[in-house]
Amino acid sequence: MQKAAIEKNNEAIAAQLAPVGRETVQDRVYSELRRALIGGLFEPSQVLTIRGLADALVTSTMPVREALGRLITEKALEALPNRSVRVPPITLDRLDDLLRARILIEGEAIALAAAHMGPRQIATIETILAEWDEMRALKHKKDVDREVTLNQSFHFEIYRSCGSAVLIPMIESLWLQSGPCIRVAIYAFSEAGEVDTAQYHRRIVEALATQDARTAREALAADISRPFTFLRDKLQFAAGKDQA
Amino acid sequence: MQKAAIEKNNEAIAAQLAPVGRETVQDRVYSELRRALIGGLFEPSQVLTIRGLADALVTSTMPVREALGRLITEKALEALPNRSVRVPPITLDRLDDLLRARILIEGEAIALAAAHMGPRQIATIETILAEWDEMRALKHKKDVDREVTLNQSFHFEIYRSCGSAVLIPMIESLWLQSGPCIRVAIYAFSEAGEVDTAQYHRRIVEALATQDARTAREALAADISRPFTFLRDKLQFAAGKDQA
DNA sequence: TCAAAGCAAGTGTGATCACAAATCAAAATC
DNA sequence: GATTTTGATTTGTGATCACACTTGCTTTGA
Repeated sequence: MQKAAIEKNNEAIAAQLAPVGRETVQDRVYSELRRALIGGLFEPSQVLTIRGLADALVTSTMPVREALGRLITEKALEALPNRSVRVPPITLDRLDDLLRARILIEGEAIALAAAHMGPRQIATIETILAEWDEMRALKHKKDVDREVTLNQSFHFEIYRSCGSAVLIPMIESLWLQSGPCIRVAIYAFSEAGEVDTAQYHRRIVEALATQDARTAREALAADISRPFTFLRDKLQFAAGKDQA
Repeated sequence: MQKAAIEKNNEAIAAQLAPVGRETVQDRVYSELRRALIGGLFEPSQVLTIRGLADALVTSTMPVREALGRLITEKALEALPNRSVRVPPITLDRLDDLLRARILIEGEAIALAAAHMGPRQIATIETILAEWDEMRALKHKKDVDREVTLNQSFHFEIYRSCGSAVLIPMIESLWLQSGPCIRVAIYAFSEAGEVDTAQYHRRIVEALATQDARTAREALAADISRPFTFLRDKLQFAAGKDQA
């Protein structure tokens, strides 16, 4: 058999086959916990145990403990002096801190993205916007999970275009940290008959389409701020009621 | 025995004793690797093995693998598809990316710190400056390790005053990522008979003392940029020579 | 009746082992 | 002599176990 022929055959096969990848159990656990955190499936202050999660995810403790360790270093979870780990609780200071950091970094990312996005990328985020409208039109009952997912897709599709391998992981870390808080806000939004989020997103798309970095940054800041200020007022009200 | 008397005795003991703490092996390994990384003890592109590090640190593989996992999530190390881990290599793009992120985030931190720092904090960083001068005056041969340490103390003493529990870990992550690069630059600086770093630091202190956030931010940007642009030129020159 | 001591279940940490994949070098093949 | 194959060694991953610490409850003692 000639080696050239074999080589050619291999290439032909390679073109057909998708790389199967070799995701470890640990990676799956990590992704799953991230998803749960960003989606707000865990409540702030909730304590997580290694064996409990291992049972829930049907694996041994090994991958879970490593995944928890990773989440702790990116401040998505918090290690108590007892050595137990919990979802960080919400405080007013932390809320302000997170918001400021998100506006700073995601603002920079979108400003960079404004210069890098082509018609191709704009079309992609417009698709997400259309999906959102569709969802809102069809079903009267709120699908918070889907809202969270679409919102995430919208934002990260933009951030991916910023071309910075350093900023994106930081933004992911910030979402991980604000996830548990935001979920509370989104629920409250839905109940309060929220102003349409799509409106804010449309302003962002318009700015990006015209490569107007400054306007995009401002529109994004407004979009991000909404749930935070909402939650902030709610907490402040609750605190005031406690005092009385 | 009256419980009041016992209580009082306990308090007396507590006042004398320092809390012993309960640092895990994993934490020590993690800190040690961080120190090595920020200090630039590992070279870019260097591959690290779990068993190798475990032997060097005289522990089992368990704490090392968890520490490595944590460092990978904060992008201080890189997981290859082979499942081996290495120190991320230097590229021009990555250098620019890191510099931009550092100016953005550390700039914000120092601007916040400018408003928060009292005479107490100013005095602390002036002490560090004095130590620097002393070191430069006394010894002619360069002590790069000490330079790195003092530089780190100076910057983080400032950042600690910014009052943001969100920004500081991000800055630490950025230092972790740029550590292996910077070391190379500092060495080169020392050989090239560098312009005195203390000069840049003094400008920062002056701005902070007068609570001039804008000037502090600019002075910091200049300080941070130096090693990066230096390294950038060096790399570009090397790349040009490769082509020829 | 109440607080302190004691006990038992649960939890995180580290060590060790088994296994699969990768790597490198020597040997076999053309 | 160059390339492929084979085999031994190394490496990361996951499971399991032993141990120490915490926690919550029961029991004991005043």
